[in-house]
Amino acid sequence: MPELAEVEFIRKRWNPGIGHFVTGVRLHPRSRIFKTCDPAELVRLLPGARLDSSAAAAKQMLFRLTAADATPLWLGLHLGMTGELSTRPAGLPDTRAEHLILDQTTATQSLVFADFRMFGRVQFQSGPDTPAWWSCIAPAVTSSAFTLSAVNEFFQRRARTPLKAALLMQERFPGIGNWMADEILWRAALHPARRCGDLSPLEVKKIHRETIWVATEALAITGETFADPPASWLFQHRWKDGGICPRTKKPLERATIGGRTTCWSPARQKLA
DNA sequence: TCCTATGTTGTATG
DNA sequence: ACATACAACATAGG
Repeated sequence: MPELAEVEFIRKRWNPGIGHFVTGVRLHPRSRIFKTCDPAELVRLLPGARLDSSAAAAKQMLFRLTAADATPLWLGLHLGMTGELSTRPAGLPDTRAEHLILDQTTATQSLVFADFRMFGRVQFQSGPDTPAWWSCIAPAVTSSAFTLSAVNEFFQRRARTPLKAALLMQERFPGIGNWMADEILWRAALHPARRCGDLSPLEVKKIHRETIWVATEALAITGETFADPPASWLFQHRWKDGGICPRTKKPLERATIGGRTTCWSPARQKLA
């Protein structure tokens, strides 16, 4: 289920491990999860390392560790569609969907990364330099680098792309996923199939403003407590058959747009 | 049996 | 080279 705010919350599930040392690593090296790293490196370098801190950016998480010989270690996790982090008492056997387990004897606990669909990813790098897979993430939509002109430029270049598909592009809307994209378009009162190049300057401004608003609120609610947003959000209505728009009180519609199931309020979001 | 799923990416086409 | 569209990935649940 992870988009921006869920990732921020799930990242903190490993907080109990911060300051503690890794005593053992268990993983399933043949899993697709490890396609973009070398599982042998994890096994070689993580034991003896101390977990120092973590951070989230877009839909990715970074765990910073220091190896026994003081080498900085960078562990990156992407939750894909069904990834989860948890902690549990150390020494318990792993199950099939658990791909990476860091045992921490000091804290008598294990840090677990599970993902049954295996769309998630593990990245790993050692040394002082920030890994490219972390530094290349686009600046957050809640940062000052997410400017109106950047969105304008992006929409010009993607002139024929439906708005819904554009909002899912991580290079410009990092951390936005399917439900946040629908929420943004609903608040901006723009039909998800509108083409990026056809928007008026005011309409682009609405997208820009609502993107920042939805991300900020979602981080404050879901990112802090894992609670769902309130009933005044489209979020609460978009999956239900026969869902009603909380603003117009008229029926919501669902269709595949930009390759993803999309929900919108026809009374509020018009094509023309 | 068939369809869906809060994600990304490789590949084909224009 | 660049933009666009979509199948493919793997598994569970309705």
